Amino acid sequence: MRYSKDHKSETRARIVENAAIRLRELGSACIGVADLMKDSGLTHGGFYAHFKSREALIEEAFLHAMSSVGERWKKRADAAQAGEELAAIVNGYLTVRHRDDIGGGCMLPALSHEVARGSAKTRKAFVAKLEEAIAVVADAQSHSIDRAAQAQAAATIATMVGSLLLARAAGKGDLSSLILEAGRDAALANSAGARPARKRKPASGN
Amino acid sequence: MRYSKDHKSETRARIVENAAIRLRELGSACIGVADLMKDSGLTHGGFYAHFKSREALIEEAFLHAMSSVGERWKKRADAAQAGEELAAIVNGYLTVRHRDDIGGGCMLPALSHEVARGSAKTRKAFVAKLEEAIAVVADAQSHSIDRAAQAQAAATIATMVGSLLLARAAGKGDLSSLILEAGRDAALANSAGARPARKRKPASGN
DNA sequence: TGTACATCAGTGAACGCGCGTTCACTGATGTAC
DNA sequence: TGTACATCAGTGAACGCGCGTTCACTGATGTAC
Repeated sequence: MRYSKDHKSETRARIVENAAIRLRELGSACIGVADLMKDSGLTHGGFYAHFKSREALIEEAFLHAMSSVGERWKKRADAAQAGEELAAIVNGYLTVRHRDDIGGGCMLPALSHEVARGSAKTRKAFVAKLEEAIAVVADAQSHSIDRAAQAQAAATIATMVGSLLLARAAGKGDLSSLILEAGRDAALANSAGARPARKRKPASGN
Repeated sequence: MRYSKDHKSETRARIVENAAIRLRELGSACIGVADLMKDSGLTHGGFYAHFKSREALIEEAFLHAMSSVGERWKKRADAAQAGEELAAIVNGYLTVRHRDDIGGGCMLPALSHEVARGSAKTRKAFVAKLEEAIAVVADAQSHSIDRAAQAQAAATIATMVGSLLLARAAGKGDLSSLILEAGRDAALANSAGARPARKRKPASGN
């Protein structure tokens, strides 16, 4: 066996990447050391040459799985024609392909629920990534990143994430398609004009 | 020990209810027979007098956890003043209290991701409940349940679900509050007028 | 150039703990007579 | 009314499998001399 200079770090990166995919697909509770190593073309014993424990790997997989939400959107916006930046983001997001690719898709619908009850460290990283994404969408839809633009962007992202999540749970039938289409329309309707935010009092109960 | 006539069925219902709470909070992989029975005031051995297996309980817990999304919203809409039906649903949903009560809260942000990769039976039940909820919101916001009204309602629900999910992951700080507020505004803006749905072509990629 | 040795990524057997499942038993009640 | 017995929800010890973790070993490479 010939080992290149950074063979080990490549192996490690491969394990983390596979773990991130499983994490988005199945959640951290369904990541097993032996399965993961087999996916990566290795045997389970070698795992501890790379990670201190399963817990440590999972924390790292979370950080890896969260990378680049905003970046991906920014690339789409930059490649779009003037005035079509938001449409590029939204129409690239709410697709059948993305719906059917949980492991390789956006972390927001896949990880938010687990992050909500996770460690403070994980949540902090999540918040930073989400703020980045909000800034990208705010810029694309309002050419501004003040608080009102951020709020509007947050709502647009919520619509995108909620639509993708519900479309996935609905399967692959008519309802799923209806949700994707309605989500695209609603997310894009937000950009029509800089609508002033109306204040509303939340009611009690849930 | 005195057993009332339907003591056993009450015990069983209590176990299922506790399982449904844990299911929304932690997911099915984190439901342990011993923990669950302890929560229900029993010892683990008695479990199999009520359920065939852990799997069978989890399936039942899913069905129980999914009940009454639409019903809860319908009650709120019915209790609201004319013209305020949608506001009653949205403002009752996107609250700090609901954000902080995952176990007792709506199943949509909590279970959608797991349903997406779950059994056909579970998904079928989910779809039925989601269609109910869409009909309730469509009626509240458009006084109609035709396809356009359903699409608009689906988008409103997606915004509600996405906002709650992201607000939970964001913790309890400013960002979380911003998301809740922006979600309320956006979900209610949908009802302003019966806006005709615009067709858009989805792009490739995700 | 050749020999001996250090290095090190990866292997796979073994260990032990946790958890789902089983089962003989308990103790309280209702019922037959 | 009293005695013997069937019933049955729940108990807790025990079992066995899966999985995280450890560890002695392998086999290929680079290096010292």
